[in-house]
Amino acid sequence: MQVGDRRATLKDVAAASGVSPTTVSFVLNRTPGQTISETTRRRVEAAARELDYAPHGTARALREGSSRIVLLLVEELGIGSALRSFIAGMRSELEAEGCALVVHPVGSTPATVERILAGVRPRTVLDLTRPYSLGTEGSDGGWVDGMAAHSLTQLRHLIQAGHSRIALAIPPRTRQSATLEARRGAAQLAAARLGLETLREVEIGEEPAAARRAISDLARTSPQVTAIAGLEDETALRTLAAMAELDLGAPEDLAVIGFDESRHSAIWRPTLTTVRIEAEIFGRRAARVSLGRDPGEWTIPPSSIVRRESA
Amino acid sequence: MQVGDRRATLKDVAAASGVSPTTVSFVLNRTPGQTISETTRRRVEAAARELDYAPHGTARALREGSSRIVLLLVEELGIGSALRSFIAGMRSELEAEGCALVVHPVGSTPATVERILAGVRPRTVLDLTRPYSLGTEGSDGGWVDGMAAHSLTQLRHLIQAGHSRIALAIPPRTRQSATLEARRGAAQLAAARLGLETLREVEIGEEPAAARRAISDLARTSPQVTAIAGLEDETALRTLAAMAELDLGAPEDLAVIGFDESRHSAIWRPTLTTVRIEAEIFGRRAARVSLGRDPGEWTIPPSSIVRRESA
DNA sequence: ACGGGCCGCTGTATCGATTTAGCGCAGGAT
DNA sequence: ATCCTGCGCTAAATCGATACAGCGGCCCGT
Repeated sequence: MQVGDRRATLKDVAAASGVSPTTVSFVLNRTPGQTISETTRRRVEAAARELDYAPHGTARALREGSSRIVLLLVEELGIGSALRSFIAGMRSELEAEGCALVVHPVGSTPATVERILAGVRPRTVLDLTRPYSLGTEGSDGGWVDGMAAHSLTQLRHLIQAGHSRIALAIPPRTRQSATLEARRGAAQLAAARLGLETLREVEIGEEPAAARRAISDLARTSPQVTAIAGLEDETALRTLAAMAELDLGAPEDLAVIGFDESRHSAIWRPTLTTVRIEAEIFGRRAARVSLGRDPGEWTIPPSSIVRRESA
Repeated sequence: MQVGDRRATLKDVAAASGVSPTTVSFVLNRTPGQTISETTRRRVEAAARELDYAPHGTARALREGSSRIVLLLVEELGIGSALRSFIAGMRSELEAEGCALVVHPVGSTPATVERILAGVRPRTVLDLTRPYSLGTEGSDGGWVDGMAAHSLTQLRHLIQAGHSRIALAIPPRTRQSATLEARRGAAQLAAARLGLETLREVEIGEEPAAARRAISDLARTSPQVTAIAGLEDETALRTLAAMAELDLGAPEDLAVIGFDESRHSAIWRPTLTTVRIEAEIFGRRAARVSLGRDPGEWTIPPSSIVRRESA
């Protein structure tokens, strides 16, 4: 299985099959423009299998100029479900192309990211935490824009439930990212398209007291607002928490809807109505884009309302 | 700043400072056992700065046998606060040693991890998701055992509040990991040390109905139980949710305490009393262990009760 | 006066894979 | 008979950094 105590190299496979390393490389990579006899090919493949040969990623990366790693930088995991499916899609597409996906959560430290880049030399980096810039556009396979498209789904549900004055609950400025910023814009765009006036934005931060104040301000200054759309589930849940402390019920006093179903949405009291997004296709697209392939058709992936108590 | 359109290499620095690449390497790495004249050293350093030279991680990794990356595999992020501080500690310690930390959340796919290992060739891999094995012991800088130690803090709080019959809420078997399994054992150990009988374990899964059943079973078959300790905040919150649906209040009917403060614990209704753990020192230790350094003194990091409504 | 050792530095091999140039041979075209 | 082409394969260079052996020159001890 192994040569000495180390992993088998190309050279070992070459020695075992009685050809040169070059030939082994040609065989295993199916290098186009190279003709290899059937018998040789089989001998090499057998030897590679026998020795359990796996290409040495680092050596390859040195030669090729970059590793076959794609680095995905995210803020955090465990929040929404869409990111999970995005990652799953991206991963499976990348693996089919011989690449691996590394997901790294960033605590907003550019210097640290630099270090990782220097050490890994990824083929591509997809940074979902960066402010939305022209450079990134499209390179995320539609993640940012695609997520935003589902604001329509979210608002439409509220409208169908009879609401026409709607506020938008947004996370604190400290958590800004490409995804959130674009989604905020998209929510306003969706509102306009649905004939609503500009949504009043309510910042719901980590601090319970501040959140409470934001909600009571809203109730006082805009009593005609009957529903709140959260930019993400987390924000919607904080909204519900603040409302509960103000003795406001959902949906009676204010309907609340989340976005991008989180694990807590089902067990909160009241349970949170939200939007579930299957982002796998965006993940696949992002993978193809990052490898320079044709992204294929633009499709908005299925999104659906998870109907619960709060709206 | 750059040579051509590519990043400067050692050779470029050598050419710019009129010495050999070997010398440049000696200077920049402060290779022990090599004497370099002060003037040469300065010339080389100046050239390196001038050209904005940064070592090529891949080339180095090829030569050294592994990259200067340490890979930390976790289940998910955004759950507890201890993991965050653990990562911060590990990161800063590693960076001081010229290494970078990559944190990758695993969706339980060993084949995918294999791909990453082949592509990155990390110096070390620290897998917190793996079942606790002898091989891992200690390599986590005390993470697993250290976390477990705080079960004492948790149970002691309940005892001080007058409880003596305590149940342990555990996550579903599907989420088992080194951390959770060790913590479960440690909770029982802590119970024994505090003179409690073996804690009855209640599995609180993702499914609300099942969780409800588990709680009502507990109430029916062990009415003497007056408090529940959660193996993690997530589990404790699910417990509170199930209790609320059964019209059981915390702490009146059953006191509930969490473990490893999560972001939701403060905004749940009722707010969750829990244990906050500063795991940064474990992160530092884990970093040192993974680089083969002396881990230093074993210290139990500070943990404290975050006293809220539920217990 | 001669051997040994240290200083300050260089040349070269090496890590493992890929790529380019090219070699010997067979078969077909001219 | 000669030239050309394509097949099947190999030798050597390359990617960038590091490790090891070693080279001249100088100083020191005996």
